[in-house]
Amino acid sequence: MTAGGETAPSGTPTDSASTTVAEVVIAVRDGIMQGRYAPGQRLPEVDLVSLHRASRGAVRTALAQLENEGIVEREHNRGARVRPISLDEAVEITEARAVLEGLCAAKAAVRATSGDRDRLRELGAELTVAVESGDIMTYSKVNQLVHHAVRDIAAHTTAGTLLDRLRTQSVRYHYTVALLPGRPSVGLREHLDVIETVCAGDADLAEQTMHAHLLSVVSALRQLDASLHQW
Amino acid sequence: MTAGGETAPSGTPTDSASTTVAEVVIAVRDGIMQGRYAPGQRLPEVDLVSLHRASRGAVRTALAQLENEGIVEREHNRGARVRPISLDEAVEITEARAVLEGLCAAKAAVRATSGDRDRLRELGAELTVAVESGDIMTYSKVNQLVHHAVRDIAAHTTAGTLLDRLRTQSVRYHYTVALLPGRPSVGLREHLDVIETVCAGDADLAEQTMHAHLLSVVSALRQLDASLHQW
DNA sequence: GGCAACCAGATTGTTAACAATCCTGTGAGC
DNA sequence: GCTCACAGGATTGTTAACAATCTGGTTGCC
Repeated sequence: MTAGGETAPSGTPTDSASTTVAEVVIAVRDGIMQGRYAPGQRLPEVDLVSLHRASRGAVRTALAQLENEGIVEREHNRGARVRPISLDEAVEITEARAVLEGLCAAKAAVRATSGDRDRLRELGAELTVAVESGDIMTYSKVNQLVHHAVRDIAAHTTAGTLLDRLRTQSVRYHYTVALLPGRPSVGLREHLDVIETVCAGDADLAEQTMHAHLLSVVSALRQLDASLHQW
Repeated sequence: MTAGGETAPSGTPTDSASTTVAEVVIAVRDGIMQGRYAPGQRLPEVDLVSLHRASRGAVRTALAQLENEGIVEREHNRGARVRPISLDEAVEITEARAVLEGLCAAKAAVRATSGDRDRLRELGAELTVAVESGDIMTYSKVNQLVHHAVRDIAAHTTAGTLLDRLRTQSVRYHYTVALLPGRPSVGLREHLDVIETVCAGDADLAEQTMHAHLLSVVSALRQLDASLHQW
């Protein structure tokens, strides 16, 4: 307790009580994914300790875990910082996602129940509405929901774990890609194709469709790269 | 030092000086991969401390990292143990490897230099000799070298990292699969196909060949499963 | 005026002690 | 004879202090 009413530093820290390792991990990971921490930004242990009211040991363990997840990098005696993800690396990540989510789509096509199919078609409808009304925020959100739904239906733990890891590294670029002119309508069609083929129960076709969709994202990333170099 | 000449416990511990976290990680990981630690076996911190002459903190950090790698599991206040990998999980892992190594094969087909091609063909020759002479140990070793060579040529860091992770989890089954009757000759032909298509520079075909090869391993695993259930 | 050595502050890495929790063996009671 | 409760030992989790390293600014010298 002592001096309880310290001015809480910015950034939605934890409430008040003591926090554990997992909570620090989640807080920092979300902070990085939401862009509250910039790439390359230092993450001094002391700051995290006071932010989350956790012990230094807990913070230290959390940083080690985040380093293992690939979103934080540490140098000996020089502390931790948010690992910058280059566009080349984002391309690699998306390529890996392409084949892994392709696998999930194939499994999902075989395993999907009628309830799963309803859910997918519902998401497809939501996505259509979002694109037609130009709501990029919702588009981006439902986009993720579609991918996650396919993953869940596939029930492939191994691929799911790997995809979680990849997603946390590349979210930063998701928003940016969705802002490319014409991207939402392209993405919409591709998602609808994925949903259709998965619902049709055609494993091979579902895999191809999902694969093609994510390779299309790779193209968009490269296009983004070109745009940035022009500036 | 005190009583220096304690009878060194079994299992190739470290030499004598103090060791760091990374060394403990490597030692325990190798121990698990080589089967010196059985699945489900407990890994008390004290034992690891005395085995590797490391501090408890270092051992603790190492265990956290191994847990993150998925080869060790920990329960609160109940310590760490070697995570058992079920056959179903091994199948999942191999399926994930199939698509990721397919990706690498495609990249390798495009990127391979003439030196790379020579190296691959050389490995193909070694593998042929091993199979013809019935040397399963060498077969298994060169087998891994082929896969690793393709990965290196692909130079796909993301896929490489994920594959490292998957390999450490599933090595246990590699030997066993190689022991199935007729498996080496089937594997040999598939590997030669992979090498040929990669050297031919045909990305799509290389991907398909690698994919088919690992799905054949999945079949072998399922066959193994059936054999075990018969007993 | 510019450059190199140096010192102080801050930050990280490591070790050791303390506290909490769990497992095993023993004994009393039914 | 069997089950349940209980204590002792062992193992893990957590916290705090100590030591080593790095960063930035200052001073002295050329």
